[in-house]
Amino acid sequence: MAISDLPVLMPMVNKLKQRSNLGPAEIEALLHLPCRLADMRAGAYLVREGTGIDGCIALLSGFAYRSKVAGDGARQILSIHLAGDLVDVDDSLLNVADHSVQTLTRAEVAVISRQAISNVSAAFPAVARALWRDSLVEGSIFREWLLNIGQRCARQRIAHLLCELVLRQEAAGLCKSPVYELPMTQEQIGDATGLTGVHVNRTIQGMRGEGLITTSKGAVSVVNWQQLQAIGDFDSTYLHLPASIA
Amino acid sequence: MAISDLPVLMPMVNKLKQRSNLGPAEIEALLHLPCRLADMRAGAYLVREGTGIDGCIALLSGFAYRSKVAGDGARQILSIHLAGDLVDVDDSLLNVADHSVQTLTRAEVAVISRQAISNVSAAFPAVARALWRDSLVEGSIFREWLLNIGQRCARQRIAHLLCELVLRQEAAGLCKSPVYELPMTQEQIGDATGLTGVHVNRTIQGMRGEGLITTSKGAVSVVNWQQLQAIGDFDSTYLHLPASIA
DNA sequence: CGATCCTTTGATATGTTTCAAGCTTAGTGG
DNA sequence: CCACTAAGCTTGAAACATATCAAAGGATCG
Repeated sequence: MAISDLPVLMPMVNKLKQRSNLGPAEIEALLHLPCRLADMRAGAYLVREGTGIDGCIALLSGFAYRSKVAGDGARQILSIHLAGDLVDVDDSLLNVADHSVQTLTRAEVAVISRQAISNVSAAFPAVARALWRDSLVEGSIFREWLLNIGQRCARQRIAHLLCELVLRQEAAGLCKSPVYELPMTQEQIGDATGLTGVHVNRTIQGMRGEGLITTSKGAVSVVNWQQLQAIGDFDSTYLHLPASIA
Repeated sequence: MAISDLPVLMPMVNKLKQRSNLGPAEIEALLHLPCRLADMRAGAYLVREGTGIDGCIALLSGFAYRSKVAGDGARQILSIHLAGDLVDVDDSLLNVADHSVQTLTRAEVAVISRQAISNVSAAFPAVARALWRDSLVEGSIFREWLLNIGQRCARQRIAHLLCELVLRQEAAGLCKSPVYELPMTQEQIGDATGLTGVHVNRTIQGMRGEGLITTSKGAVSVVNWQQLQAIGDFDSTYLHLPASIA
């Protein structure tokens, strides 16, 4: 952990640039945000539900997820995050996190204080707008997940999740055409889709059998993208990606 | 519909005051926001998915809900709104709504342009913060719904929804102790919880049978609040209500 | 007073969970 | 380098919660 002013926050800036116009001055300011860097092992907690919070977490490499647990211990994964994502644990309301954030893989993160974010936002309205948009997109994704989990069957839910992860990796420029990272156990895919690990297993086997996808340790490859989208009832609009990708 | 400067936006201001400090100047500014008033019949669309949007909608009286529909026509209700709520249909990103907003009852609404909101926010940072908080709470509610729908059984889901609606009405000062408005059909409760109307019916019958609640046209009365909370695995933290209520 | 919307009911079908065990694979220490 | 271990994947059988379909009963409102 150290204060750094190397362009270490580049992945974050690149992501923000996708959806908002940022001039050189704004980019400079973002890259120079004071932050605490950390290298986390897979499965580490970045934020633990019920615990105090530092501020924002920028994922610089690797994958992470947010989750919340029910009274009986059941866990719901709320969102998946990849390099460049700003995981805003913004309970500036309460100073206690209402959900956890954990890594899925080894990951480099930067912790940025809420104060520092405030400062750049005040100095550069375009930055404030970009962060605002980012949080709006998050909301849009939560809504689509609600639809996914509430109204679609297992096959559709899983296909939809895969489509989202594929497209977001594509947008972030993190992959080689048909092969994408999928650093989740089947149990975790179940937690993200409101299904059992066992049922995820059977469902994925079905999808493999039909020649839709292929899987290997920590990765999927998409054999039939059109059909995967159709099965997942997937319409990328909710991700608000640049037109070139969506 | 008319431009009005009566304190017609009071319900909205009251709600914002609950979670943020607003001085007299800020309150004045909010109350004088230019807006277009409308009186809507039950079931009317305030915003239709895929359609252009005006800006923010302040619900002044009555109930409304957001929803999104899947490819096969299944509908997911994403959130319920009551008097005072600011329903931000903020796809300022795309200029097309990614979900619909409809009234559940006859309702008075004020449509406020995004521009006007921007202006007060710029002039009064405390207003900007209050709106920001409001949207954070919305996000928190979406996450809790995800947990509810993804991980809890029918009984729990319905109990949880009832608890939320009760507590939010309580916070808004809209009810007489054990009786609360519930202007939703069982089908709509199903759409909000990812269940079938039929199953909602059977489940609610069970809850009535156990002396948990009582229902009548458009209303619930909570006979055993403690137990309803316990069954719904309900912890009000996610609503971020003032301590006096939660 | 009929029409419409909502609730209720019953019988049956289905998708998903649960439990329990065996199998693979990757990682670890001897 | 091999055996050992732990984690994750796969399998089967049975139980369960919820969905589906279809029809009847109540309420509410022109």
